[in-house]
Amino acid sequence: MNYLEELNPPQLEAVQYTNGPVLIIAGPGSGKTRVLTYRIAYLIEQGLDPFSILSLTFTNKAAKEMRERISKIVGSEARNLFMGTFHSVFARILRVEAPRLGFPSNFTIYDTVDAKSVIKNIIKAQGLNDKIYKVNHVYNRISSAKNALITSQQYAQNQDMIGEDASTGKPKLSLIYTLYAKKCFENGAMDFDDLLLHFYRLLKLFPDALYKYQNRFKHVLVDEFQDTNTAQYEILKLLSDIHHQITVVGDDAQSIYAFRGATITNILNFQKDYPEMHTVKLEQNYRSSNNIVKAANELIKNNSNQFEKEIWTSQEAGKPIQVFKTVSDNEEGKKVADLIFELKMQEHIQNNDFAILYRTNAQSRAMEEALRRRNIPYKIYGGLSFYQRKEIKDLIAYLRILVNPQEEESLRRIINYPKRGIGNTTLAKITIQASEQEKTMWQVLENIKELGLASRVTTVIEDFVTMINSFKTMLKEKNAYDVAIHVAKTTKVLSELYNDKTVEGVSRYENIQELLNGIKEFVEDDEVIEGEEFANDKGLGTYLQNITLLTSADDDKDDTPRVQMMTIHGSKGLEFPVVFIVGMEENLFPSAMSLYSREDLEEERRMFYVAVTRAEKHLFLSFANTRYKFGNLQFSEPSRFLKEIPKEVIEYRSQQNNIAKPPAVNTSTPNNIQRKSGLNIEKNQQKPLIRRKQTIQTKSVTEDPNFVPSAVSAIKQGAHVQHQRFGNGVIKEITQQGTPNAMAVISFEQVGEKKLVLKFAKLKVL
DNA sequence: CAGGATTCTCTAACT
DNA sequence: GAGAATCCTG
Repeated sequence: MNYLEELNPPQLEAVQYTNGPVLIIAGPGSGKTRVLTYRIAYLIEQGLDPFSILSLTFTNKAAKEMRERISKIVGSEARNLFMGTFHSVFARILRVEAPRLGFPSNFTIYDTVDAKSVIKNIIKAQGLNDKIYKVNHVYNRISSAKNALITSQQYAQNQDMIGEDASTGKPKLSLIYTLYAKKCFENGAMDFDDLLLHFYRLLKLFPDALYKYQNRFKHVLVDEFQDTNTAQYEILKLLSDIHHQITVVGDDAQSIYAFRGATITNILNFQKDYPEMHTVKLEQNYRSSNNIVKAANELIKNNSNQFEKEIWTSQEAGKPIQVFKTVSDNEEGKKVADLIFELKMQEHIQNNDFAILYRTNAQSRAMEEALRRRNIPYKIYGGLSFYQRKEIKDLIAYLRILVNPQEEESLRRIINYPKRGIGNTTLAKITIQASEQEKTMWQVLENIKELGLASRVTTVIEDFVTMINSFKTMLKEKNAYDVAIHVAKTTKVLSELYNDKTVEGVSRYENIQELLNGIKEFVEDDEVIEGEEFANDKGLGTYLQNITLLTSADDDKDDTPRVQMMTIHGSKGLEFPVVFIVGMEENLFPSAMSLYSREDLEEERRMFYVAVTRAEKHLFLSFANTRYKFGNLQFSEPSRFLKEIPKEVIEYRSQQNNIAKPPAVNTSTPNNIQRKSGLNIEKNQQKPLIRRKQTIQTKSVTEDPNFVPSAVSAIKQGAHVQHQRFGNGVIKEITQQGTPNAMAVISFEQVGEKKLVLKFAKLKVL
């Protein structure tokens, strides 16, 4: 228990208090993650079964890291903890429970793009004016209703909502919501908000389900509580209603997701809903220099709504916060790259110790080009994610309809991709038939002869149906990877991209290969958690649900140190020795859209607070006089936030004060082409530089091309076997021998005992 | 019906 | 500046 000695008194209290609900108000850098980690470890040491601990984090990566840290204290038991984001945890449970609500357990999860596409079709089908019913607006309206736990039926009865829609000239919104919910239900699909809403409905409609999860989760812990919305909070309340052991950790000053329905009132409500709750404040900052802490404290004072709290540090003042101005966004990029170059030389700081933070993703571009010219490796988090690329969505669409044939959105996507001569006219006829006969689109396709189309088209569709059916058959016998690669080949998706020798085509081909590798890795991640109802299911359905819920921080397996670039939202919870906050301009940060209300402006300021407090040693703030916005050059003024930082901690770098420029390299790179390609080849790099997040490095897959696993039947108790990743071991025991689910307990020399499913484990008998 | 050219629209953050 | 929608032609 010596880990407890590392804690200061409030931290220790936060870890050890077990007499009911706890609210931990944790300032930036106050050791919040450490407290949560140790608290869970402590609970386990006190005898609490890890299976009965539910811990909700903001990213899956955070969950994974916490799990690893906990296992260092309590051992492998930690893998039994139920941990993850709200969305992924509820999705996992809904895989088991969704049939009660009329959804297939292999329900599809729609990302924002999918959801908007469905809405767009509804607006079109209803003959509504899409200038008035704009997809984005409709989506946001429906989303916020769901986040407030208002179902479409309730919406239709809600005079406030109806009134608002009437006054904005959109009386049909309620209808669109109803039709959208209906469509999702028919498609066997849930969007992000549905994962919360339907889980809540499950608990409300089925008392036995509520009872089951209330009993199971004896302790519930929530990180980043300030960013939870109403739906999430109501679910938390239900889940912890029996044991009242709920721990929430948050900081009202760091609430930056109000736009998504998060509400600080959850913190206030927590105090009301749990009058017996205990509050702990963590105010000592271990992360940043005193100048940075001072700046953060001062600027946040400009917000009227906040809890009493003052962050302090025992660290010395440190470097002043440096502010500089440039003439354009491109110059800003250059200056940042120069400074990084300089600091690397002078202070021997690693690439990955630098972070560039910005308000909007679009700003990454100027930074990117400048870093590339300097040959500084970088990595961009967020932005257009790998799984949102067209070629990826296309292949995934095929996989989705195999798992969930009801699903229409994906079917529309691939029915004519690659081109097979099924155009809009045909599609329209199919759609009409489906709605008239109240069938799914797929059912219409299966009986396409009835529709009396031209014989050529009928044949094409019949072939398509036959092909999809053959994939489904295969799915019953083969693993997800084998099926995926078969689909990619048979549909000609792979060869079509392979034959496209343009830069974009090559990149798309590589992306598909990456996706296939990712599936392979998923399939081969073969560890089994025993006695777990929600155990690792290697099915394609699980895979598809998982990837939709990945957060931008989740695929970070990088080996080369890179400068990290991300939005301020994406930087939440992270820390870096050197931080650049770029684009400190009016109408950008604070955003032009936030200038009309006090609440929005205060959220922008909290965002600035978050950004500033990411920095440990150096903080740079920059703004540009001109900047390209939507392709036009715009003039900008310095951000009002700059004035809110105390002068004594600031140092202005004038433009004359420029550092001597090291010679630029590699300027001949054709940037415009590389941007589109997705891969940036850097001369000094061994590996290609990765843009966005398209590369998921797959270590295990290519380890030894000559490795040939033995047949499952050859694996017997007592056999000495070799595993690609775990090394050599001995079979201790085999369960369910002879069945496809046969598992073996194997004692490995290096990694200890593991339980693996034989058909996936790829073991070689020695 | 496919594919290319042109016009239009939208530009905040994220699961 | 990019992606979607629309129009036009083969």
